[in-house]
Order: sequence, then C-alpha cells, then structure tokens
Amino acid sequence: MTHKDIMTPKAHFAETLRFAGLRPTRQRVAIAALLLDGRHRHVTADSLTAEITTAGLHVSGGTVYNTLNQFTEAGLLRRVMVHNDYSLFDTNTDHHHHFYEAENDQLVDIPHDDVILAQLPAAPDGHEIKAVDVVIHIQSKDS
Amino acid sequence: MTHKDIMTPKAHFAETLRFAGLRPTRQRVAIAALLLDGRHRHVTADSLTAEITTAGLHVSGGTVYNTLNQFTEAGLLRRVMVHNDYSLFDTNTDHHHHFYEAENDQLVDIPHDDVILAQLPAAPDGHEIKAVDVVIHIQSKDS
DNA sequence: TATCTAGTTTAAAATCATTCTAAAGAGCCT
DNA sequence: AGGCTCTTTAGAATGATTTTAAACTAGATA
Repeated sequence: MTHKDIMTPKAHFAETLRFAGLRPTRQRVAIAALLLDGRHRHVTADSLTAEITTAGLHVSGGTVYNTLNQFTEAGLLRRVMVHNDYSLFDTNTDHHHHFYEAENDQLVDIPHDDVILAQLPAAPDGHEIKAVDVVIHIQSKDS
Repeated sequence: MTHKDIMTPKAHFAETLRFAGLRPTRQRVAIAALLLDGRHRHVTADSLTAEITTAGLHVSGGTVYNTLNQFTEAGLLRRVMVHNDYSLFDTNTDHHHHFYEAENDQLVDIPHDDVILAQLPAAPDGHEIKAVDVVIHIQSKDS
C-alpha cells in the first residue's frame, strides 16, 4: 500500500499540483479534481466553468483561464489546435492525435498507434522537435 | 500561346476568381494579385492590410477578413492552425506540412515528401478524410 | 448606353474570448 | 500569530473578427 492510497483525494491532487510547481489553492485543487481524475476528454474555459458550477462551486473567470494555462504549461493538460474560435484542452496528455469534424466542432482522439509517421524531417538548424501534432479533418460523407 | 498568356494580369486574376465562384471585384482582384502570384508565404489579416497599403491601395478591414475567408473557402488559400491569437493563411495550397516555433511565432513549410504517414486510421463511420495536417512544434536548442 | 438588381464594400459599432488590473484573500514559512 | 508572496476576484480593457445598414458596383438586360 503506497502513500498515495491512503491519502484523501484532495491531498492527492494537492500533491500533484505541488509536484507540478503550483501552489495547491482551493481553486486549483477543485479544478484538478474535475480534470485530472483520469477521464480523457476535451474541455473549454466555458465547459469547465459549467462543470464547476454543477459541482456547486464558484471560480472566477480569470482564474479558470489562468488555471487552464498553468495546467497546460505544467504538462497536466494539453492544448489542441483545431480552430481559432476558442481554446480547447485535452485531459489526455499522452502522445496521441485527433480527428476533427469542423461542421459540429467535434474532436475525437486517435490512439497513438493508429498513426505511423515513417519519416520526419530534421528540425531546422539550432532547433529540436518538441511535439508532432497530427489533425485529421473529417466530414460527413453526405455533406 | 494560350489564352492566358495574352491576358493582362488583372484579367487573369479576374478569371481565377470567377472560376472559384467569386465575383471579381476591384478589391478581390487586388488581393488576388498580391496573394496568388505563385509566391508561397504566410499572411495574416494585418500583414495583408499592410501589403495593400504599401501597394498604394485601400481595402476596408471587414473586406480583408471577408476576402481571406472567401479565398480559403474557395481553396485559393489554406488556413494554418498553430495558435489561437489570430488567423494565419498559407498561399501554398499544395499538400504540405509545417514546422512551428512558438517562441517567435515562426511558421516554416515542410515539403510534402519529407513527412511519410505510413498508416492512418479509418475515418469514423459515415465520415471521410478531408485533410491531414501535421504540425511539428520546434524550439531553440538553448532555451 | 441606361437601367436594374443582387452581391459587395464601407466605416463604425458590436461581439466575444481572453488578459489585465488593483484590491482583497490565502498558503506557508518562521 | 506574523508576515511575505503568490492567488483570486470582479470588473475593465484588449484585440481579433464579425456584423450592421447604407452606399456602391459588376454584370445582365432592355
């Protein structure tokens, strides 16, 4: 039985935050509890705010944005780039790719192994590759 | 000698626009002349407006945005998705991918052949693949 | 060529996601 | 508990993009 097993959920998320270099405030712990529970999904500032409200809590808009940015910076979330309308965050930070259907603004994960990049170019001089994002744009066959 | 060769540049772009289903207005022809001359580059609404001004012309902001959207819709431009700050358009509509360096907001084309996708997942039921975008995020080695 | 009409352009206002601000609050170390 | 720094807050500010309603024009027609 590890230390983790006997911690309260709250303490567990506080530890995660501290490990990520973020002071575990009430707001950040609450958001971590919602987003970092292992469920893989895509959230926006808006949808997260709705979740917070549903949970009977309140976090100011600015803090929601700040927290999403800080979690992303810390590697707890991943930002997905499919359009310019608003930011999308993926609670799955493992290496994987996405299908995106613009018509319904629908984003679907693609398991890592389903895309094989057989060859990649070398990064430009003095640079190194940080990440490779593949977005497969799809549309309804009858549209 | 084809018909195209004896047309004035203006008439050539007007024809291109008409073929794309867009009425060749003075503004659209001017923007086409700037963007569709075969040079491959990345533009924003702002940088395009600056080009228009440099050319001694004037096109209202709304029309610059509309035109960029219409050209993209018509397949004369391609929208590149690397951040949410503002829209980027690529005058190269051929199939190719991009390096993106966030630190300097620098976008660099990758020739089509330099990326080999050996395996792609099947599109979800009832859908078909419209495009596959690969963005390789890079950073300075010493940063 | 004069006329018509639908599609376009315009400047300005509106929208909307996101960031900034300055003051109030809360971790956390001693 | 005291204190220092980092956070949160509500609201204002920002900035890219879209919308508006009126003026204009491309292109068809008479």
